[in-house]
Amino acid sequence: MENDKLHAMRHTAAHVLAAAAQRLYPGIKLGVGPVVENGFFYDILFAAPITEEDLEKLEVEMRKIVAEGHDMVREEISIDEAIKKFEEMGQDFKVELLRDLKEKGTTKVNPEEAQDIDVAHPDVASLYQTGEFVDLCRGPHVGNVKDVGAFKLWKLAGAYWRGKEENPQMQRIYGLAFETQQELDQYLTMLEEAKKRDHRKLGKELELFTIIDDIGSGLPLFYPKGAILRRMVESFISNLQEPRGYTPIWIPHITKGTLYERSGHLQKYDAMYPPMHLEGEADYYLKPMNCPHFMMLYASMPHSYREMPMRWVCTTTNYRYEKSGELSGLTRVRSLTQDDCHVFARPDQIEGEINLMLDMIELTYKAFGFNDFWVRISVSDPENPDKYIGDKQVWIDSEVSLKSLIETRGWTHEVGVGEAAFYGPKLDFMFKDAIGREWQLSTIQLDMNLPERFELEYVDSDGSKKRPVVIHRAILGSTERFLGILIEHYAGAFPFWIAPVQLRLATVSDEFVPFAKLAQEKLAQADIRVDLDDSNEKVGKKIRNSATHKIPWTIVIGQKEVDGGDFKVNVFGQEEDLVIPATELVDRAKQASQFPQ
RNA sequence: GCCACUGUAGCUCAGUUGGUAGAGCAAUGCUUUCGUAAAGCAGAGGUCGGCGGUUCGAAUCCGCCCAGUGGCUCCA
Repeated sequence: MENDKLHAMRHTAAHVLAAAAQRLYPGIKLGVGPVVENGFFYDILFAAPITEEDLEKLEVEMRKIVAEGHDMVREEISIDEAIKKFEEMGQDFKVELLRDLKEKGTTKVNPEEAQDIDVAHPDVASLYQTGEFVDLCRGPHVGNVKDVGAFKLWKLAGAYWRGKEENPQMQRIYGLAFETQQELDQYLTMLEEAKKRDHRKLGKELELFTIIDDIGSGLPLFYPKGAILRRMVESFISNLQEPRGYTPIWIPHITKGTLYERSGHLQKYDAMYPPMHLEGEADYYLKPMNCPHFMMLYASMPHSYREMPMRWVCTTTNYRYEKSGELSGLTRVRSLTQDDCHVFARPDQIEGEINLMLDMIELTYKAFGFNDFWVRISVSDPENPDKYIGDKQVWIDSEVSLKSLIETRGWTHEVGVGEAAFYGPKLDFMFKDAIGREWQLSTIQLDMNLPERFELEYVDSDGSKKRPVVIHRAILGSTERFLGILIEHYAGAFPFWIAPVQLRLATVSDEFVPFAKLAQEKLAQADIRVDLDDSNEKVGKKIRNSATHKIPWTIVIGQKEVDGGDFKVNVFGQEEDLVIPATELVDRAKQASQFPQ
């Protein structure tokens, strides 16, 4: 199997890295060194932190070890012997792993650690020897280090031991590894290409958004073109949901702390900005989420079973104090606008409501051409039933229907057992950005907690008071993050219907400006987003500029057009011109502007 | 927040071992009025991220801070 071979090569490369590190920096403490996508890493605690320059030295040493051509020798010893051996070597982290395996069994070991120890045989430890270097490792490896393949050390990062912030931070050395140098080079080229699509770069180049120091990290501001993009995606959502019985509401952005005492967020939620304190007044908080506001609005009036389901929506901005190192362009911000929706429903309506939401999500992804995503289905842990609140039958029914609804649509999905929140199961829709990081956009979550805390009720047909179920939902997730992903998806070359500038008119010379202005006016009156390049430049330059800005349609205006000839539309990314009779231009542009349905 | 790196004009980048800044593009003005991916000329534009220190002298060396990048952690 090809994949197994590559896996073994990468695993061996990690092993060689550790061997090289130990030669150059004796006394280091090794953590884990697993295979990951495109390569491997090794977590190492150095006496003094190494820097990127040291990576080169390490790589040289690695190549030396490869050239020495050691066999990868496997040895199996008892776990107690292994503990003793690694204690003698001063490899405290390895000892900890072995002890954990011995004492606590298999469940405490995460997948990365499991690459070092064989959880299927917890009484035996396997070791691999490369020359003078011995490492704890489950294997498999290639037979001889010479067959390690093409590798390159490329990133140095910090990583907490066993992923826990309170543990010491080690240095994680990432390496790329492929079977051949050619594949490695291809991958590096691909990375370079991907960087050109980065929304942070395109956001600046295409004048979409910016982040200003004096305003603050994670607080993006949008230029006119970016603001149009925001409006386009947000109005796409309102056009989708309002005809389907979703009703807009509106909520303020600040609130007294009593709201979050009641919701429980004040005690638990740690990304809340500190409150505004005014002498003689209650403290006010910026809202980091909308659910409590929705709940209070619902609770402020009596409701009947006849109203159910009530589908309330509000596109509104939240403020979260995300740690500085977690911020990133538009994909992780401190001011995030959610296309938030809360559906108040009877338990028997849950499946129908979720299905309706999935319909809208499907239409949205089709419209924007998103087909590369996966769905995470987070369900409860059957071994810990007491962790969860709410009606057991509602849990069981909704988890079954979530799974079958996603399977029916044929979407790639993973079921995360035990990943549900304590208040309900959920669906998250995951996307990758240009450099391969995963981000969540759409989400659907059942909530059996807030209705309880806010004592939500409706009057049932028999006159008794019942508690509704709440379904949270966002399709875009956040406008900012959605735009980040959207910009990268199209590499800034937006389709006609969302493009900030849809059509550019470029005059051949000054004498055609009056005619071009008339055409511009007509198009603008038909709601086409059109601009005019009447600058003192040659046509070639104007076409080039238009292409640089990735404007979908560019039309040169000269004598032929004034004389009533057809318009030749230079379409971005297309070799051939689109020829449109003068009388049809406005209609054709209007057609192209239609929201896809 | 933590680890490593980066920060020179609006953008992309030069700037040798410390001797107080330079190019291209963009923008502005003038010339040119031109038919599908870069016309010519001119002037302008910088507290070299900020503050402090070392030095006769700092973009360059040191410290602290700010911001960004890649990870880690976090994202009830």
